[in-house]
Amino acid sequence: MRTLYCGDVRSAHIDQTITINGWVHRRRDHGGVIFLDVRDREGLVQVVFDQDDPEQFAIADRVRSEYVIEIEGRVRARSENTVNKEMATGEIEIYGLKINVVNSAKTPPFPLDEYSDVGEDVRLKFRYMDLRRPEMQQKLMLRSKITGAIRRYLEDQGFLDIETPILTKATPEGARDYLVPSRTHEHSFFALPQSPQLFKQLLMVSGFDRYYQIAKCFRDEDLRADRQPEFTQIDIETSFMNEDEIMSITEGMIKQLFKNVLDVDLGEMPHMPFSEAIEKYGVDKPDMRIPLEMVTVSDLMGEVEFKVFSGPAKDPKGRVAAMKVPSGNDKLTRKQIDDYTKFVGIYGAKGLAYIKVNDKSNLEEGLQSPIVKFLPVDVRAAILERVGAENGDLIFFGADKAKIVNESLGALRNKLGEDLNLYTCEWAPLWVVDFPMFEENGDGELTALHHPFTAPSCSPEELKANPEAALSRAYDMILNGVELGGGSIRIHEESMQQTVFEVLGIGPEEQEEKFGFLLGALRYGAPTHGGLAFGLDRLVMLMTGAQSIREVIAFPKTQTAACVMTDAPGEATEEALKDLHIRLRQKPKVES
RNA sequence: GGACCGGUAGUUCAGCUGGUUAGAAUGCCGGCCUGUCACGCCGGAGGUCGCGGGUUCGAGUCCCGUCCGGUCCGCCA
Repeated sequence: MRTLYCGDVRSAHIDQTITINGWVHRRRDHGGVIFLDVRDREGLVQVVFDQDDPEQFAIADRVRSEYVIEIEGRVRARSENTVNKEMATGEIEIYGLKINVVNSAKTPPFPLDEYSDVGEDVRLKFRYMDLRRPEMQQKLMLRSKITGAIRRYLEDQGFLDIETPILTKATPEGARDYLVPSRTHEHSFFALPQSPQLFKQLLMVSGFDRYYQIAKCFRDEDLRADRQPEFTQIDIETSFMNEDEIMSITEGMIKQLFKNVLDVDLGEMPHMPFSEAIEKYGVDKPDMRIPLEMVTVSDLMGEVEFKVFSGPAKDPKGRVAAMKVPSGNDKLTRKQIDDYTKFVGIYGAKGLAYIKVNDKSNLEEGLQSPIVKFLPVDVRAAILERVGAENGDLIFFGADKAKIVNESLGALRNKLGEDLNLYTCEWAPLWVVDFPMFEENGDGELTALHHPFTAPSCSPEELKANPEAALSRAYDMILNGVELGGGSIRIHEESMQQTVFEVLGIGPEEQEEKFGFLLGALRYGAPTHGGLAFGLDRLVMLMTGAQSIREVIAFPKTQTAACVMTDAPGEATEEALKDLHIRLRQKPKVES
């Protein structure tokens, strides 16, 4: 007699005698009968004890919620007396013959039913109980299925899983590092990897031309619903492949994954240049489920007597853009528009102008708007034509520095999509390509848009001459407005790498100190190479429909990067600090 | 670093412009019920209103500070 999971019981034969192990989800008594809903990760099954065997009944009578039990019983058809079949725990039940209490349990700190709403702080404090809930079991099981499918795909394609160090060197590029003090090297620190980026490039130099790793990465930055300080990447690197080949092989991976795990056909993934994404959607990760587009109207506004519009229109770094919400006239109340005005304020927009198109044939009276009086009739006509307005539409305007217009209207676009449920499909993947190499950080300095190892699509000479105009050989896979993964063809020649460092203001000495090992490796015959990394947590979040990355991580951190269950991070003892040659600048306040 | 929301029974929440002994549901404990399944009925226990200070005759409620949880901006691929 083998032990069955609760889920397996559904496929058992009537009258079969079986043993199941699990937790008592709920106990119900009715006179001389005890009903136990027994749960394990495969499901829930109801076990019945009556007084035929007083000894076993007495044991069953001791059982409470969340006790761990082992039950031997006979499978039989569920009684006809079931009142509410929708809610019932299955079509068959186990007639309990023998029960063994494996362990007792305290009453759970919160209900484990899937329909109970429990605060996240309590769930995280008792995460081991939270994870017992069927919903969480499902999510982590799906996560395992996903990593399994990805591993199989990549192994089939000849990729090798190679581990890279967790204790490594700080590369002060990008995010803040998590530092680990070295005991054996006084005054020195390891850094936890922000990604295995440099190691995987070195593996290409070594000749492992198809590498992958499901790798933990660490970044000491503030958290968000989709950002944790430690997270997992599906890290991929190949040699001798160009960007199309890499996109093709990884696109195949994601498509097959969705097909196998969710039975979803993602279809062809269109390619969109970065510049088009910014122009039309304001962001480099457009949610293509939403049928709203931004349209530039700067050229129409240069001469209007409304400084809010004419100023940005004439500013080379400014932009005036319009975004039409079809039938928005009825869908949006005055209060909602006010709320959206507040919303775009978060992104630095000073206001949110709009025009309600009541009657487009009447440009004098048919447009309802606080700003329309500033716009000459021919400008009104040109705007309506450019956005293709129909009666009943509502047009939003953004006018400011291009960055602010793009970010605020881009965010508004996503919010409108959600609030008005404008989605035209369930899944909308795409590749964003042709990124700029660099962006200005505000202080007039250039920083790498991806990272400084990304290859430009021009020569070193052209790069040096006009770095702002240079495009990179980078690509991002976007799904439903979420950046699922990003990668690039890397620089494989030392001279090009040095040129990029130069443009970034990293001098020869600093180059040697921080990236000497990389430059050294490039001197020994680096193949052309490139790759990509997917955010596994975000992928699982999308595939499970979770609202936060924490829902698909077994033991996540809170927004202050702490763990309420283990109470990490904690203080270190004096001895430990002494070993590490560390003296605290200020003693933590002692609470009594 | 900043903006906003929340913190009241184990849990989810209500508690109005400050007013007597802080409520409900659920869970828990006890009793009843021979087929329940969000069972039902009767009874009971359960509270430092996050913490500290202030205003007031009086604070869960108002003010200041602080801690914790969350969403977002900055930051971060």
